[in-house]
Amino acid sequence: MPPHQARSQATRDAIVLSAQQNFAANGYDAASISQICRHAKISKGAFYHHFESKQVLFLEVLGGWLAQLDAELERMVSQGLGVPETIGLMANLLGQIMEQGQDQLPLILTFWQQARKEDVVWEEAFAPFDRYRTYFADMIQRGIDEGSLEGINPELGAQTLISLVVGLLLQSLLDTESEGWSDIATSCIRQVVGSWQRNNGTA
Amino acid sequence: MPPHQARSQATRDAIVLSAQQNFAANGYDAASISQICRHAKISKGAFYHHFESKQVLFLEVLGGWLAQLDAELERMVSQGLGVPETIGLMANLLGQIMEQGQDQLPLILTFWQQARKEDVVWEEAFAPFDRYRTYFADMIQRGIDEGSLEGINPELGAQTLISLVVGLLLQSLLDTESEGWSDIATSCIRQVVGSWQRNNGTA
DNA sequence: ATAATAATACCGACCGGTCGGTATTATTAA
DNA sequence: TTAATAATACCGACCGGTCGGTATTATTAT
Repeated sequence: MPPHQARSQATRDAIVLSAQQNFAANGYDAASISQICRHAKISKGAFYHHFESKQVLFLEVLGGWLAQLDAELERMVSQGLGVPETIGLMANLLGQIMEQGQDQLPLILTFWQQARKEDVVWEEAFAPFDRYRTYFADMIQRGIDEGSLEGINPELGAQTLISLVVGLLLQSLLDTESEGWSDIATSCIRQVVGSWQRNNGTA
Repeated sequence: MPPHQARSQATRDAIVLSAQQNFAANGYDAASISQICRHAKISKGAFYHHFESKQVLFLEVLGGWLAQLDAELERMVSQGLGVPETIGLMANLLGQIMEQGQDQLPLILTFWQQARKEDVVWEEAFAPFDRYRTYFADMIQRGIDEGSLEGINPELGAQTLISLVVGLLLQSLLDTESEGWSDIATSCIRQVVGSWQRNNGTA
């Protein structure tokens, strides 16, 4: 990579980083390009040299976040554990996201709100749900095949899991003070998945 | 504010109605007072005669929505049915809200986003969660006492239920096209509650 | 009943300020 | 030198909110 591109890349990264924080903190509308530039210590001209519009910047920030999430999920499924254990790992990941995510998390709220207004955003916002739905449905089906799960319709289970995660996420990012959400989330998920397991342990 | 004038009340109502739609469609920031006034066919002066600020208007719109929800929930619990059946009724209510709520529903997204910025909104936004948590926990405890539920910690179950509802709501309002969310929601909730029931029917 | 008065409801031009975006100029790297 | 990159100055549009003034309605005095 030629060095003159390295400098440009650094500026770009600074913009994206600043934008992440600003979008997360203020939402799409209230986030201002001027503020983002000021915080990134670059000028407005530099910004519009790298990004053609506010919306394009938003999409880039968003895409980065989703890609990172996908990568982490894939890393877990590739460990070759049993299905309930894999879901347990993912519940832990959710907990981590909740704990460290006061900066990143609110972004998804902005994301969802913006998805209702802009078609381009909507497609990026909706695709993950569809993908994760079949993703978890397949996983549950695999659990049934391998004998660790029973008595649950895969599609229904996947939908339940996703809804649960979304609901927990939203509450945690709304409850800016309490920090117990990590444990709450894992408990809820474990309980639901537990009711699908063969040895359905009733206390 | 003396309600001596019926005309005044009509204007007020028109403002609130217009505001509901505008806030739901555009979010808090992008919703504009001028637009709300135009759609309500009144002047900006008239608006500021009735409401002292944009935020106060928002809180009023919001309060109305929450009050309505509370009323409907209370109506169901007062029918004296068993706990699983009552929760089933509430699942149906959720379905109704999803179906008719393309206008009203997005308001709660705006609500939640705004709650992260304004303390006054936050208090109104967070209170319902706390209230419903104890509300459903008590209900589940009642179910255990009356023998229709077992093997579930009331607090955990309440948290699960609420998270599920929130997650389902959010997905349905994101998925502006599909209309199957009503059935999906009731299925998910029934399945989860079913796993708490005594005759835990495994297919 | 009705004229005079007071109170309320409403209007729309206008304010300072901020926005996203652009055109122009300056700086840097090759 | 020259092309890429960054900084500055600026544009028009729109924002929430204010304000002086005007209809409209209610109250009072006669």
